Amino acid sequence: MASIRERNRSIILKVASEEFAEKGFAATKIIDIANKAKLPKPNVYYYFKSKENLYRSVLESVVEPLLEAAEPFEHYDDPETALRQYIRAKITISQNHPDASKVFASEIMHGAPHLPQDIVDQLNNQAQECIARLEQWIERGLMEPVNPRHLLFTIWASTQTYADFDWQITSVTGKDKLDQQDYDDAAELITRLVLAGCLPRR
Amino acid sequence: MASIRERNRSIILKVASEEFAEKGFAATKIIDIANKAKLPKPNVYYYFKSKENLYRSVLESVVEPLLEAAEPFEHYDDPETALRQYIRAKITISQNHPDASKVFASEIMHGAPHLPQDIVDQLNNQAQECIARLEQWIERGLMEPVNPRHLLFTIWASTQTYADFDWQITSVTGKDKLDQQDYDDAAELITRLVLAGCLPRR
DNA sequence: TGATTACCTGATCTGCGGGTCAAAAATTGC
DNA sequence: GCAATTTTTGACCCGCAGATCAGGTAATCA
Repeated sequence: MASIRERNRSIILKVASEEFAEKGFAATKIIDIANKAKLPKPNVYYYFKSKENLYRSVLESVVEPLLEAAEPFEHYDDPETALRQYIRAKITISQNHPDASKVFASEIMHGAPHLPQDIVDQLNNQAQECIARLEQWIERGLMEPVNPRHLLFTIWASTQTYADFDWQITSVTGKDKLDQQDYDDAAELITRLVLAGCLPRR
Repeated sequence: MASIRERNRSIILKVASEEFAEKGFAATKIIDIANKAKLPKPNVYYYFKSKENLYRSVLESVVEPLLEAAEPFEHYDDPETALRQYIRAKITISQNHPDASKVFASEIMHGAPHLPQDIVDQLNNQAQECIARLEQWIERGLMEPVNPRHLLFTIWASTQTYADFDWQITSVTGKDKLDQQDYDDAAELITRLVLAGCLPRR
């Protein structure tokens, strides 16, 4: 079996991301995380030196999938394919990592006070590359001349909303939980709007 | 001059919404609100019985503009005009009430634990009316058959993002603060995508 | 001008939650 | 099977922030 250390760390991380997602950093109590992980409180401090530290670890666990999602922009030299796949990837993150997504969103919303600078830089660089790519496609006439920054903001917002504001979503749809079909529908609508607004009229 | 009571309450409310927006409910300290309002801490408790109470008052102050924004759906029996104006109105809220918007977003993100039920009902009813209206337009062939719920989610998300995630926006654009042009550009892009994706092809 | 009410304020209480510690128990490596 | 290391644990400490209070001062009105 995996080492005790590894095992416990990952249990704590999982539980912590649920708690931080639900309550936010300040409102989350270490004792609740400990209880939910079926460990005594000092164990949490044994594996993660402080609340701050644990929180940062949770934050860091989101970054990888987030960076991966932008790969379509590098892999495809074609706006339709790239945008389709990008939107799909972002929706999938909301579906598969809702807690991480929420923690990240909450962090950004309050000015990213705990987000390490190198992560900030990585994300910013990636955004700039996406923007450059979009500008290039526009210049080559593969896309209509839309503002690439605002296009990105819209895609980010409309895909993340399915994780971050799930309460609102389920409240309006009347469902307890979204199913695969809902995520597919969401991806389809967002893709439709983006492509209709961005691709050159045939 | 307005009564002392009125004046102080409104100062506290303003400062409180700034603080709650910046830090979130749990991380906000009454003493900070008091200092920023240049009042001793007990005064805050004199006008608002508790932190909870003050926070709810802030929340309630957001609801009115939010409900107003949906008026275009009642006033215009034409999807293009209604959607144009709705998107414009939502962007204007992000521009003019960023703090209120953030507080509200944060509340929703964490499952609306402090939001009074009657407000929840009001907002839900309104959403259902918008959806009904969209469905009706689709039936009458004024709009393409898009999923009205997901359309709303996308509009909400992409307009609110300019208030809720302003840190990210300014970080990517490199600006300290968005100007009128930026909000206009945002409204234009979102409108473009929505209309291109929803209106029947001519 | 005196009484009543509204408002202000320094000092204080209290509980809660982050963080620690020392010692026990379990695991590991030789 | 024994020493070294890792992990577990209950008890404890401490500071902070929400909340209160009692006594003061200022406004209001007769």
